[in-house]
Amino acid sequence: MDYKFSEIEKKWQKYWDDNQTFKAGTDLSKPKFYGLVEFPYPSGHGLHVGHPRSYTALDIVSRKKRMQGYNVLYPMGWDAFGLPTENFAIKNKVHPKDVTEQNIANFKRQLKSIGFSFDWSKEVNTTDPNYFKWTQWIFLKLFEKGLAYKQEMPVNWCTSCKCGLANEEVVNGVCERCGGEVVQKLKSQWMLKITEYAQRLIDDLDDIDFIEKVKIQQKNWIGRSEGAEIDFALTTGESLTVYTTRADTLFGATYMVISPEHPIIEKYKDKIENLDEIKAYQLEASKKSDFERVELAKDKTGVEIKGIRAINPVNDKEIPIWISDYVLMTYGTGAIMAVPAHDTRDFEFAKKFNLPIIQVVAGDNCDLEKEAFTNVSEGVLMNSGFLDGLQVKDAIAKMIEFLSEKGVGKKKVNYKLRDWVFSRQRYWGEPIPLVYCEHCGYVPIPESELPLTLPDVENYEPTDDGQSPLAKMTDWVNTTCPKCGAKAKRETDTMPQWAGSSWYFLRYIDPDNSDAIASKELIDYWMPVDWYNGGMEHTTLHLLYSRFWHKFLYDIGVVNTKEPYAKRTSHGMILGANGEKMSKSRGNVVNPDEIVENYGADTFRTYEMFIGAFDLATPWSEQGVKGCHKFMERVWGLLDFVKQDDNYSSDLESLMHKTIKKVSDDIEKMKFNTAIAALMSLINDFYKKKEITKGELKTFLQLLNPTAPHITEEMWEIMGFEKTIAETPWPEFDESKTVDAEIEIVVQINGKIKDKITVPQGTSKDELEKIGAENEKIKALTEGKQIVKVIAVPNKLVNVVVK
RNA sequence: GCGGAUGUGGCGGAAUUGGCAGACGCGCUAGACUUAGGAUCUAGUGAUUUUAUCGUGGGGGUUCAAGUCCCUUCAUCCGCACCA
Repeated sequence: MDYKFSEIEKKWQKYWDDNQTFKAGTDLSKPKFYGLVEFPYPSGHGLHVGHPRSYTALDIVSRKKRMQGYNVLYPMGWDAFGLPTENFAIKNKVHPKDVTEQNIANFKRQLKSIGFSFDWSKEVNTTDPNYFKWTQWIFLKLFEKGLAYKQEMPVNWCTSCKCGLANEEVVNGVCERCGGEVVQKLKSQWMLKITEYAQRLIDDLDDIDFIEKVKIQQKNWIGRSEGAEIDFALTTGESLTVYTTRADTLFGATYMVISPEHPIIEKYKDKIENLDEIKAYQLEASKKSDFERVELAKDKTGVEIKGIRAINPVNDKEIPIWISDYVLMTYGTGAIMAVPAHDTRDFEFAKKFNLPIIQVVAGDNCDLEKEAFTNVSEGVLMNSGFLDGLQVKDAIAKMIEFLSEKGVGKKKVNYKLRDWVFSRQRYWGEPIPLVYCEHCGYVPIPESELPLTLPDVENYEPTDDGQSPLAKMTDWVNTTCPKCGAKAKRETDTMPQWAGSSWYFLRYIDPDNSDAIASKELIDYWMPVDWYNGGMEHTTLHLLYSRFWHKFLYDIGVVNTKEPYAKRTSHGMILGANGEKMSKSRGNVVNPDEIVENYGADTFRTYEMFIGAFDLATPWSEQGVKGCHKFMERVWGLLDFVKQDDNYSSDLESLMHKTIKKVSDDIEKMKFNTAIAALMSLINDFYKKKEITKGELKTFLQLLNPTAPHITEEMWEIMGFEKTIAETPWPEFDESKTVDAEIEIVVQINGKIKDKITVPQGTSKDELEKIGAENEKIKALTEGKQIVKVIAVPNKLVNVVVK
């Protein structure tokens, strides 16, 4: 009988659909498992072979959990707002809604063809008004609690298109579309105070099971540092505050540097003697993003501000103030005290502009001719008056104490994390549900008016002055103030794509609820997400944003858990066959449809899991796909030599138990490749014997079912086993039968293998030492040499050390 | 630049976390079957000067024992806040 994968797969996909096999149960007394994968952005390119890597992995876990008796929720949806759809709409004069609809239909068809056990009754779509009603509702709550505010922020501004650009649309400093020059322009933007949650976002990582590198990356991104704010008096009579983590080096501060955007320039413009030069420098700096400014840090630029000087509070010395773009307005206070002897960037700057370098920390390996001395752990203070002789750590504390007493400094915790720029001047996003009234300021629209839907516009391009295309819809924009009834205007900015994805896991729980995000009872049952898998590239933005929103929802009593995700894992990228990232321009893109069509979904799923270590990047290989297809053929071929015996055959009994154990453990540890290898190895044994008992086949099919669900269902049916395989319990193993009675032990001399012996399981250390020393081969080889010692490790080896 | 990772046969990768390096798969070689083979089956397959020696990006170290731990160095990949 041929393996007709196409027929088999269609048959079972229809069966699952018709029977709603994978619909989450309503029995809330059962133990639950909520598996989550990042929902895709339905792009026009269709599904990428990278998507199914994550989806198959948690599909396997979810299918196994169902077999283990859990009530499983494994949902899928669409993160459908976004720039590419909008750009496509602009170019082709179609409504983004229509583009989105088509793309979703295509994605859904593709996902179904791979046989994922998603509960499609829970499907969500971030662009559906019934969905974004609640995105807007959350925004209003944030606004109500003072966590949304407006601030002037730099945006990428194309001087020729006259519109704001996403970072991605800026290529080598010019506009991707028209090649025009891009500068940083200040624009008033809605911001969310994620920084208010910074400490909790760090602290609560301790209580959740995220892979370590995700925790580390999040912590570094939040970037907590303990330091001090110090006020430097200015010759204008007022003062300038800096942030530093090295208050101990204050005696070595020989100049100050402020960011080009620092407000004191505007404030003291009358006193600045070289204002033209400063203005010119500011303009240059506006052409660079923060990233470029810091990246190009090796070639420092800057201008001294003439006419104002600062006074070092610790020794009352007058020092110059410079302006330079290596100081960022977005971190600390936008101003620093420069200590060239002990900070690499300050050192480079001082060398370039011949500014004085005063050493205040002594230590070994300190060569100030070459580089700054930044070693904190070894340093001892010098040239620093009352701090001399102290260790850096103690000196910092003493200095802060001194400054506090003088009233010119205090301890300060700082975070690199910046508030979340939440507005976009775009069409294809959730409208921000606020109204601007001249009398009342920004007023939220009443909850009863949610969702605030997008009006139809004629074209989707931003206005000439960079406003959202919504600004042109005067009928929509002009409204009345919900508070005082006067004429008012709607906010025309929309939300970023991140908004809808910051809470989607809650909506899956109860997607049709029109009164709340989801019913309280269901939230209490299903949350938190038990296992969330996604890409490392989402670690610092999406993952942090959604944790922030969830904490906020916890604070206002909507959810019952502090954290949304109990466990987070991550998959590696699938690269093109040439080892490079898959992209249209490189011509190395693999279309999942072709693989499913030519080899079948089961082969595709198996290969995606067998391709390599789950968390590492791996190149695609068509040959590898063929290898997995051959495995499927061999699985199918087992039907040719089934022996009517419900037990395991005696020679394979131990291996069967070991394999159940290995596959079960490996799936939990996401070592899918070795789980499959174990099944391949087992099938080789069946083929060697040209025999498999019914009992062995049953277990084998169950172990393979989560990975290759269609073929295993079909074979299960052909064999006439009870129920469908998905409804059967996961195989059990007997620990005692996984242990071999006899074990092969390696015998070494000085760590080199000389012989192998077989001993009973658990042979003691003493016995092994004896056996090792008396081994014939060893005796012969150690003849005339002195045996220094014998090391024995039970069940592993004996090592004879000789001189 | 900062942060995170990776480096093992011709290729993708295993290695119970310090204890037999190369499981499993691809490719390759030989044989069987066949009118035929880019099908299937069986066997072999790290290198070499093959009783043995060498071998996990390079260099150094710790240890009875290192792919695994430490120091150092090189290369590659991911993220860097308006791509998703």
